[in-house]
Amino acid sequence: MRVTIADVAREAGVSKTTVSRVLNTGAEVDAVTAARVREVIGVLGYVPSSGAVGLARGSSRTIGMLIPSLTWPWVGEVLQGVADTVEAAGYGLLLFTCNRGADSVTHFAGQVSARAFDGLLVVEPENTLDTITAMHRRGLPVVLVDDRGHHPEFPSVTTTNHAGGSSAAAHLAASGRTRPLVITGRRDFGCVRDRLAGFLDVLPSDLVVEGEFTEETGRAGVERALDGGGDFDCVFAHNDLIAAGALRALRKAGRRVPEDVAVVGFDDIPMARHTEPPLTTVRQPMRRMGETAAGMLLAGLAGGTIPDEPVVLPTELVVRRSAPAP
Amino acid sequence: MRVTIADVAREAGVSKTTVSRVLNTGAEVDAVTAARVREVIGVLGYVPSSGAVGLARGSSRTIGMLIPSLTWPWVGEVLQGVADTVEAAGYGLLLFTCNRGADSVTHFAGQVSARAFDGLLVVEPENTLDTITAMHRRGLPVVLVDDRGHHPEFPSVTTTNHAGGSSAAAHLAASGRTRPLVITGRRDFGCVRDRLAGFLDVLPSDLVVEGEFTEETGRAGVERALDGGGDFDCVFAHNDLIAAGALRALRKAGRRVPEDVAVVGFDDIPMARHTEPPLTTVRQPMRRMGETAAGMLLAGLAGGTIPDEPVVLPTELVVRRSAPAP
DNA sequence: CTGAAAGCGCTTACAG
DNA sequence: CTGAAAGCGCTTACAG
Repeated sequence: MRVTIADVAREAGVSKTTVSRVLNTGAEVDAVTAARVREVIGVLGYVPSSGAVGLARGSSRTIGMLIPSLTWPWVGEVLQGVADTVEAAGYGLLLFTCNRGADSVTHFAGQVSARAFDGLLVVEPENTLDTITAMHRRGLPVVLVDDRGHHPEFPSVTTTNHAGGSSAAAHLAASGRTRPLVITGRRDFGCVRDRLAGFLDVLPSDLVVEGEFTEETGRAGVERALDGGGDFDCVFAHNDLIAAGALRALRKAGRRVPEDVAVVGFDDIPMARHTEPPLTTVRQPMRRMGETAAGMLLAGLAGGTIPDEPVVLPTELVVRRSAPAP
Repeated sequence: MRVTIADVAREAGVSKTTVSRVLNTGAEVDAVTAARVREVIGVLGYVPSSGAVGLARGSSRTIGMLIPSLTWPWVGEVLQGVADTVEAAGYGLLLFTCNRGADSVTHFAGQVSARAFDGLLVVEPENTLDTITAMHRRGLPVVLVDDRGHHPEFPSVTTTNHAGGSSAAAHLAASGRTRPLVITGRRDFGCVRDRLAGFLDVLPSDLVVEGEFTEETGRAGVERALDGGGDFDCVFAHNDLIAAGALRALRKAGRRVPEDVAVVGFDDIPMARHTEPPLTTVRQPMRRMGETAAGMLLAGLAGGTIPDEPVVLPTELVVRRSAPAP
């Protein structure tokens, strides 16, 4: 049988109120009494039922996290950062996906209405932004991880995409490259616009092609540029998957990397060190983004204020063989 | 203000009992009354509080999942399979890690005692096996994903590791390879012993080295074999990270893959298609493992019986350039 | 077919 | 410093 607060109270010869106080505030309880209660709690192995506590207190000590897909190459790091932070605060972490489309969203919305969690972390919302905005307006605390520049009305954490683009350009320029091919993700993402602007500020280019954040885009981008007689001595890919596709297409075309063409990616996903040659890339601190976002949300739940301005974490150029140091 | 079952009852002119019945069993309620109640529920946008339901019913409609680390390359797939299945059943998914060591385990154990979830999915428990065994004995339903051959006392889902090893050997043998170097993971993992036995059954070898499931092991394994004058024409790596390290070491030593040495890995993590050359590997159906384990647990919670024997999913050889078809 | 009442296991004014 | 009682929002015998 489950041991309840009533068992502890009886055993310790006090009221449930007193047990509860020892458990929570700790204040206003006689030291001796408190010690006895704690003793009994230990002996009985009593742990308060989270369901009951939640009901009585009106909060669940759980935060929700919504991630469109769990199989993106960098979600593991974000998730780990979030999990560590949430866990250290004694909170639970409830995970949601949009993988099953409308059904997923319905399920998710239901859990929100059911008050299954106190606050929400969202990674790159795309189709769900409206839903989430509505929830936020009804009072659900929300923090975004990488808003993709949609600049919605809630707090978020992003990275220095502009500076990241510039650092890629500066690195390439320093090693004497002058004619870049730039392959971007979808232009309606703020991060894409920022990375591009940052790059072009330092190293102008008239070879800019737009695509998706996929390997196929990288492959096609390079092939088309070569077919068009494109004259480029380096590639700035807007993420590492694009860069991997570019590497492949270059090898197939007989262009040596980095001798003929240097390549720089963005993200530093685990794969980046396994391409041939290993990828020079602009690293985004995914784990720290997760930690930071979770920390902000927890601070907000604890009654603190969450910063209105996006929190911006620094990117960092990681130099590997695809674009070596000058 | 939150709308409760009392609001619905009042508005519909019935008792809370009736509303509850409409919501749950649906039985024993007059069709007209039920329709009216449903109407009111819709208008008011009523959703039962999961906390209250859980308390009253003694279950949380949530399952827990414990993963030592979220950054392993294949956890994304497993997690996605679990999330989809759990979500489709209307359950919540509570995520736990052992990343913070003893603190994590304490936090986790607390949530178990607090009845925060009804059943538990565990991925490759290592240090926590004792804790989990104890919980299971106290009545917590548990299903393991990949028990690493520890053959504990609870249900689990694994893959055909033995057959997978054999398929790698058969493939290499068919393309005329006769002198394999085998680089394994830790021998105390059941999956390692199975993969090795399966391989050796088909293609004997006296060049077997043991290591960890890391790239470094692959690199060191190849280097040492070469230094020792080892005469091998193929490598069977016990996972893809080891294989990636082996590829690197081979390239550095000037051995061509696959001309001089063919390489086969295990797992088929996303990286496998990005190595140079892309990796031939024995694929484990990670997503299906997650789906299957979640399905078993949910079936158990629904009152069904969970199979005692491990559920074994088939591996599949994926042929890429590191070990092409004969 | 329907409802009053007890109960799930806590917390929190309120009173002393 | 301590406790009796109400309340959180549901479900579920029990009685009709």
